[in-house]
Amino acid sequence: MPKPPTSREAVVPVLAEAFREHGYEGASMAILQDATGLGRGSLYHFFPGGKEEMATAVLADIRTWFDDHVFAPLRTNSTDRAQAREGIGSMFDEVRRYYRSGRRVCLPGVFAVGRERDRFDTAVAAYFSQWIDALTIALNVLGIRAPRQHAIHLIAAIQGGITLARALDDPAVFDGAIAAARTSLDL
Amino acid sequence: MPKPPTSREAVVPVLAEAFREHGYEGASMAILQDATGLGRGSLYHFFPGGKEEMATAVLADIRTWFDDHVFAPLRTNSTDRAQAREGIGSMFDEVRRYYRSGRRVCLPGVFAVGRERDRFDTAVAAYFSQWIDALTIALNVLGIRAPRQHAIHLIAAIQGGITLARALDDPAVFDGAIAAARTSLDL
DNA sequence: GTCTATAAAGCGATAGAC
DNA sequence: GTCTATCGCTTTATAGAC
Repeated sequence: MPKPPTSREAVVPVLAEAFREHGYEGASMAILQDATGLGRGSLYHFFPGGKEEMATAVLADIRTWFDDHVFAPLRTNSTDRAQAREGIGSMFDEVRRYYRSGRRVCLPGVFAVGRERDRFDTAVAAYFSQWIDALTIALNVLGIRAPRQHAIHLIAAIQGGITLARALDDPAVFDGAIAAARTSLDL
Repeated sequence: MPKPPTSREAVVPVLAEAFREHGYEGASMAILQDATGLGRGSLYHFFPGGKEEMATAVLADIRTWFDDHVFAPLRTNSTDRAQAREGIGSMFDEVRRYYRSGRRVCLPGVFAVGRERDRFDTAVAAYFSQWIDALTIALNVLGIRAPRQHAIHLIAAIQGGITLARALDDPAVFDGAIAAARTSLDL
């Protein structure tokens, strides 16, 4: 029983993990209460809009993290090939750690294939759009043909890698997908 | 108000579509009742085990369909390259139609990234295992190196293509993923 | 700011009439 | 085989004490 977090921003990552583990509908208030160590009253104090406001805050938090750790390093100077290579290599590293080799799901990805997409469509689309745009920049610097199409392909391989790794209960499937993507870019 | 289906086997595809649209938890008995046009009593008559038995029947039905239309054509004679090429080409065609360019989700895929995986793990794993095994056979006939790894990559690209097409609300993303996979195999 | 108690609605599942 | 009525439980959200 480590810590009852006392600020809204400290609660958000805990909520994020609960949503990843149980899904949006599956994460009941009782579960979120247990996960955060906060009572119902406290949760509604921080998030008057209830679960929907919590999920919105979680999606924003996720996007901020990816912006800092994944997207920003990809938006390289248009002449610096070494920087582009490093940005993409760093992306593979960060993504493998973040998704824990497929043991952890991508919340925007899960929302995209569920009913949650209707409610959180802009946040879900923005997450993947920013990722695609940033990766397209780096691939373009490397001189890859059809860089946007290639970026979509790489991100799809990552998302599908999560699905298959979980379906087969084999993290090596995710790691293999990352390794193959690296190899295809000579990284 | 077309038809209230009267046999268990006629109900299963309707249930499948309801589960795809609403998810396992989201598909309430009321929704399944409306979708099938059957009353609660009838549904429980056909599926005494309730929702869990319905989902099990749906997963079995999906697997049968893929076995007939996708997996079987991939399990080709070890010397017939033309047959292997046709099996893979047919897979891309059938998959694009079945998933409706990403407008329709893959239920085993959705279950794999959600809590449903715990309950339906064997059915989910079997679906993807059979797909991988069958595609590996065809790729091996074509002389592709590391055919199993390649099969996993292709299936992951399809699953990720669904996720991205839905996230961006753009079926062209899915079609592009299929086209790229075709091109990479000279099909 | 945090808690408990509770309201109001929806859930899956069952019973029993027909 | 199909229906309606209903049970018992869980859900989200709110109210009000502290």
